[in-house]
Amino acid sequence: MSAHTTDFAQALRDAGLRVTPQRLALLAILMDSADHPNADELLARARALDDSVSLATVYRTLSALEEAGLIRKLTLESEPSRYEITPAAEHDHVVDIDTGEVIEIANDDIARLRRETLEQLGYEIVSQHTLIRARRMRKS
Amino acid sequence: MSAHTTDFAQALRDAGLRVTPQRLALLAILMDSADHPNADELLARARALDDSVSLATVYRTLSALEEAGLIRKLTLESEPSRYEITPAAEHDHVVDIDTGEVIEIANDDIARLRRETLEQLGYEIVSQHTLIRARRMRKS
DNA sequence: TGACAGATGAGAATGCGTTGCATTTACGTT
DNA sequence: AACGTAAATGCAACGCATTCTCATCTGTCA
Repeated sequence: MSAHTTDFAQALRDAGLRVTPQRLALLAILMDSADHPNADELLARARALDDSVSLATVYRTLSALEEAGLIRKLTLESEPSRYEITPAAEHDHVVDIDTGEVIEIANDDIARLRRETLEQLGYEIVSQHTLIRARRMRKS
Repeated sequence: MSAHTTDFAQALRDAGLRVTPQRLALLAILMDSADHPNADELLARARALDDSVSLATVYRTLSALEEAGLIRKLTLESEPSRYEITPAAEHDHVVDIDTGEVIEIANDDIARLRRETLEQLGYEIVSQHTLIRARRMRKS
């Protein structure tokens, strides 16, 4: 969309990271992945662009990008973590327990509410994430 | 408190599970653990009661108890899962990122709100859990 | 261009959790 | 009270996601 969202090289420099083809590839892949790929899937997709990428680098890059706040890691139950570009709008995730599909649901007010609650308890929220496991209902 | 909450043997039978000393030990330990122990900690505590308990049995028992709805598993980021007796009241968890301490925060209205939202999307919630990572603020 | 810290690839290592298998045990039935 | 059987257990081996080691390579900056 707007220019700043796609200038990966600059985003990396801003985060104090070197600009390498592997990192550019992973950022580009994450940027136009509507799903939430895991490390294996990212490796496969990255190798289509640059066939020398290793799994270790995928993990190292994901950690660095997460630390820089560029991406978000989703820790799931009983399956490898998934990753997404840090979303503009707060949202949580619903895992369809039958298909494994992950969908997003917006969540601003809840997130804000919780931030206020925690503040009164003397805590500053670093991250919050709701994981919902659900199954599709059939029409009643 | 009331009788039914401590009749572990009956709870196991109701769940279609055999009553074994290992399972009784684990249930008893979980019942009066104010913290949220992980598998290793449970093993250590269980061995104080019955020194023959094995780690495999801890995991197998935890799975069975979770399946039966007697306990809840907390999947955390970058550390072993923790477990708690299924709480009477819905609550989420705050992990203090400096101390590792886990505290609980009530959550009824948010949980209900989310249940309604998901229902409109055609989903029936099986479980929902919010994990908050936070740090203690010092007085400003 | 040269120097060098940071990044990478390959594979070994780690750690949480699971599984196969032989043995034991809970528990309904004689 | 002893029996039979499926379920449960302990132990060790295993599986899998993630991290680490280390030798080599490469961005970046002077």
